[in-house]
Amino acid sequence: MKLSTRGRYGTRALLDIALHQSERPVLLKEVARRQEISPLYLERLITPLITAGILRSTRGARGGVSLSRPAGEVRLSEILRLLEGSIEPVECVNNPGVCSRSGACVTRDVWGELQKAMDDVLNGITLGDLVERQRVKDQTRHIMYDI
Amino acid sequence: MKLSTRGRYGTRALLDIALHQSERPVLLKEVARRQEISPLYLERLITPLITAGILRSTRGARGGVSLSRPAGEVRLSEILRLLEGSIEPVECVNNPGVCSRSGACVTRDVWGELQKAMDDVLNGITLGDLVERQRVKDQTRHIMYDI
DNA sequence: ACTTTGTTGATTAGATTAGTCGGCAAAGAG
DNA sequence: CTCTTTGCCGACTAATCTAATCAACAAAGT
Repeated sequence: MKLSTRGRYGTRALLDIALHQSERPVLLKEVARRQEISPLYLERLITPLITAGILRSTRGARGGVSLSRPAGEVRLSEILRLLEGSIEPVECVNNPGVCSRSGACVTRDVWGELQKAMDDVLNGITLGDLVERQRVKDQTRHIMYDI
Repeated sequence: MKLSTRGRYGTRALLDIALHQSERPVLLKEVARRQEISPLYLERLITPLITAGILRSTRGARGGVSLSRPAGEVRLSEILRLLEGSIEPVECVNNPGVCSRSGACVTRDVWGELQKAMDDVLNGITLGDLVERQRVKDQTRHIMYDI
């Protein structure tokens, strides 16, 4: 029941890109450095996000990547689905055909409730929320250091 | 973000044992047959549950396993913790030391919320609840066939 | 004693994860 | 127009985890 590095790194990378948006695209190399992720591995992770249209990329000098939608319109559930494949705890919940017991199985019902609880959390948080939280957090920590 | 067969088979096996409780212990071989789990693999899965004291085992002829506590006192969260190791989506939530960013990281906060939502579901359901649900479900399905 | 049933440690095939590497493709800079 | 920058893509790999299997042993009834 663990998230892989794909989900963790990818989410952090997207947040980093959202935080550093400006007129110019953000360099993947810089994201990788700031987030301490291997640059080569980061390219890997970013690819499905570009294909899905969450990010837009520009090649060549002064290139990089940028969000193609407002951060407030990108849900965490969507990000994780792209990075991890799916967030279901078991396959039979969304695909009853994989197990002949599905109809009579109460453990399946429970995994369904578990998935719903997870979906509710992840649908309710957008990349924009993360950006805002990060700004608040950085400010609070800054004040703490001042005192 | 998937449960492994350990969590899935193990939960089903425990439910099966709870449903078939009587004066005599339940045979693992029978559990394995009913749940279509390899008998050899099932022994594997059952071991930590015995060590943790959820199940009691009796060896020899007429032996088997039985619940050592009332089913209503066994929470799903406990079962999964024993079978899967833990249900945390990332390690840093419960163990901030593994990452130097923990203090400043808002994605970590989100994974914490995700974990809480999962814990709430799994703490709120006991093996006794599963037994009851299964009985209701079987009855409903039986009536449906009658009509 | 004999049989049944659970216990344990070793072993294994296959899948998944977390990367790395090399070369290609586009696009701005000079 | 060609050079450099930056992303794109397919192949490859080491390490780890999963899902079993097997053989030998350990109790406990019959």
